[in-house]
Amino acid sequence: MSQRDFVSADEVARRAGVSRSAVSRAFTPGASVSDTTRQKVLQAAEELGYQVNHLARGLMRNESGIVCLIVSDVATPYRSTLLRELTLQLQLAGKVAMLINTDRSDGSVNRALEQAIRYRADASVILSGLPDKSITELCLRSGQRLVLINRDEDQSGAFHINLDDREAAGRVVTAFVRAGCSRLAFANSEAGTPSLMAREAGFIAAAKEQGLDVIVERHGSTGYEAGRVVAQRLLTRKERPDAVFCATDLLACGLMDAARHQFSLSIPQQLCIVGFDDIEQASWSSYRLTTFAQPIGAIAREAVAWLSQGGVADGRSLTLQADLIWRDSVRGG
Amino acid sequence: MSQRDFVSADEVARRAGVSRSAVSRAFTPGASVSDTTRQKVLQAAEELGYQVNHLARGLMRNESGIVCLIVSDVATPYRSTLLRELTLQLQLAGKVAMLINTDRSDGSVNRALEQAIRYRADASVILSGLPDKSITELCLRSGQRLVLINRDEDQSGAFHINLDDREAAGRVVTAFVRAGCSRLAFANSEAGTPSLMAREAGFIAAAKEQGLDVIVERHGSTGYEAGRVVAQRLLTRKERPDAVFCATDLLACGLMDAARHQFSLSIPQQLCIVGFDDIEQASWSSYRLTTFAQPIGAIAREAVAWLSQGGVADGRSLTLQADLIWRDSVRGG
DNA sequence: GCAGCATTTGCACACGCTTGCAAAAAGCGC
DNA sequence: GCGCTTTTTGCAAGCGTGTGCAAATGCTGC
Repeated sequence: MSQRDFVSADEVARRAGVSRSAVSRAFTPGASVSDTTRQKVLQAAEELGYQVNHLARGLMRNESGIVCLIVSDVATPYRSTLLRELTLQLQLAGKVAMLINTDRSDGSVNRALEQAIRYRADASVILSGLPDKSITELCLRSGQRLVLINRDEDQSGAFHINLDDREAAGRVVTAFVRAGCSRLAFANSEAGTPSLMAREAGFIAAAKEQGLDVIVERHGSTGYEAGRVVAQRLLTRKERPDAVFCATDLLACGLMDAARHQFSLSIPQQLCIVGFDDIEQASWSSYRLTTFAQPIGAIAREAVAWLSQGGVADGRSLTLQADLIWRDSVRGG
Repeated sequence: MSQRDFVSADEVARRAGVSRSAVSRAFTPGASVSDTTRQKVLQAAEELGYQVNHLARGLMRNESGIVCLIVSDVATPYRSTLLRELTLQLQLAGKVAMLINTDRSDGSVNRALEQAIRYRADASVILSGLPDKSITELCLRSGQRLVLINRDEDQSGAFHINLDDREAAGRVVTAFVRAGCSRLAFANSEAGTPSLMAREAGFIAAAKEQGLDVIVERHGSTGYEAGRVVAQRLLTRKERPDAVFCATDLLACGLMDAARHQFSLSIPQQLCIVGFDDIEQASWSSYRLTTFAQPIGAIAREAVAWLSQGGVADGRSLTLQADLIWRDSVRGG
C-alpha cells in the first residue's frame, strides 16, 4: 500500500488553537460548542481539507451510516431504477449505500450479509435472493436492520415490502375478458421468486373464477430472451392463446417482438399482452405496453424511512398496490 | 439507535482459550499462527457468529477495502451494466463498492469525493461528471487512488480509461459512404461530455475528409426522448438526412422509433442509423441496431487491476477500441 | 465586587482491531 | 539432557474518533 496520509482532528485542533474534543464537537450537530470556536474549527478544517474519519466515528458511535444493498441483475431496467431511488433516498437521509452484487452462485446472499456485518452496516436491504434464516437472525441479533423487497418469506423482525401481486393479476384477467379474449396464457421465468409465483397463481385463480383455463410457460431467467423462447412455445400451439400476461416487462418485450416479427401477429388485434414493472422500454413507441407500474419511489421512501428511524424498529409488513398503466397492447383500454 | 451488540474478538479469544492477538492473526492471511490455534479460533468464531470489524481493521491498517463508485444516471442501460461489471470485479479483488449517486445538482461530484475521503476509501472511480481539481488533488494527496472512465480531462496522478471515439466516428463515415449515403447527420444531447463531443468532432472531421457536411442536432439529456426530439428536427428538414450517427444507443432508439412510427421511414432502406454503447436493447429485434460495443468487461478489469495493485500507482492513460457490431440499421453490412 | 448559575472546554478513557517486540515454546542435532 | 535456531504467543501501544465528567469560563443581578 502506498503511504496514506489523511489529515486528522489533531492537526485541525492545533491549527485552530483548541483542543481535539472541540474539533470533534464542531462536527457533531447539537454538541456543546460556542459559535466562535466552531467557526475557528470549521475554517481550519477547510484550510487543511479535513474530513471526519467515518471509520473511527462509526467505531465509537457504533453506527456506521452504511446501508448494504444486496442485489443481483443490477443491469436490469427495473433493478437499476430501484437502485437509483434507494441510493438517492439513503443519501437524503444521511446514509451511504454499499452495493453488493450477488450475481455469482447462490450462497452469495449469505456472504453478502456477512460482508454487511463486517462493515457494521446499520441496515441491509435485500432485493434479490433469500438469505438463510441463521444468518438473518445473526443480523437482527446484532441490531442490524433488515428490509426485504418483494421476497415475502416471513423473517420476523425484518421489514417486508411487497406488492399486491394477486390483486394485480386479478385485474389482468378482467381486462383480458373485457377485451374479448378467452385463451389465456401466462409467461414466466424459471426463477421461482415469490412475487413471480404470486402473479402466476393469482392469474390462474382469477381466471378459474371466470371459468377460464391458463396455459403456463416458464423458461430461463427473467429476461428478453426468455420472452422470445416462451413466445415460440405459446404461439406454435394448435390453440394459439389470444392473451398473455407476462411476469415482467422484459419477458413481455421479448414475447411481443417474437409475436410481431416472427409470427406476424398484430398487437393488440390478434394478441393482447400485459407486462409487469413498467420499465422505461415499456413506454417506447415500439412497445406501448400495458403494464403495472411498481411504486418504486414509495418503496424506496418507505424502506429508508423505516431503517433510519431511531429507537427500536420492530419488524412489520407493508403491501403496496401496483398501478395499471394502460397503453396499446390490450384492446379497449 | 437501538442497542447494537456485535460479538468481538475478545469473546472469541475467551471461548477459544487464546489471546486476542491470536484471534486477530487467525483472520489475517499470512500471519504467524500455528495451525492448531487458528483452527480453535475459527471454530469459536463460527460458533459465535463472529465477523471481523472492518471499520476497526480499516482504521488500523489504513486501508478500508472500500472503493467508491461515483455515478449519475444509474438506471441507464449502459451505466448499470458498467456498474455490474465493476462491482463484480471489485468483489473478486476483495474490495467492496460504495455507490454514490450524483443525480442531484452538480457540485455533487465534489461532495461524493468528500464522502469517499470520510470513509477512507482506497480509491474512487468516477463514471459521471467532473470533479474540481482542488478536490481531486486532495484525494491524491491523501493517497487515495482515482480512476476516471470516459472523462478525458487530464488529472495527473489518476488513471484515465477512454475509448477511441474519434477512430470509431471515422469508421461510421466509411460505413455510411459505402452504403451510398450522402446527407449525414449527427444526433447528440446537450450534455457536452468529453466523449460525446469527441464522437461529434470525429464524425464531422472524417466526413469533411470525404467532402461531406454534417448536420448536427443536440437536445436535452442523453436518452430516448431526446432521440425523438432530434428526429423531429432532422426528419422535417427539406433536405432530409439519409444517415444519422447517434452519440448513444438510447438516442438511436428514440430516433429510430420516431423515424419508423411517425415518419414511416424504413430502416435501413431510407435511413441508416448507427449508435454507440451496444446496450441490450440495441440487439432487440425491434431495433437490430448497428452500433459500437464498449469493452465494458475490459474497462472494469483494467480499473480494478490498477486500483488494487500494491505499491505506488502512478497516473496513466489507457485508450481502448470500441468494436463495431454490424446489425441491420445500415445498408450493406 | 461577589455569589449563583449556565455554558464551554479539556482531560482521559473507550471503541475493536493490528502489529512490533520480547518472552515462551517448540524443534533439532548432538 | 543441552545449546541453538525457528516458530508461536501474549503484552501493550496505537489507529482517529466520541463523550462523561469535572474544571474553567462567561453571564446575570445585586
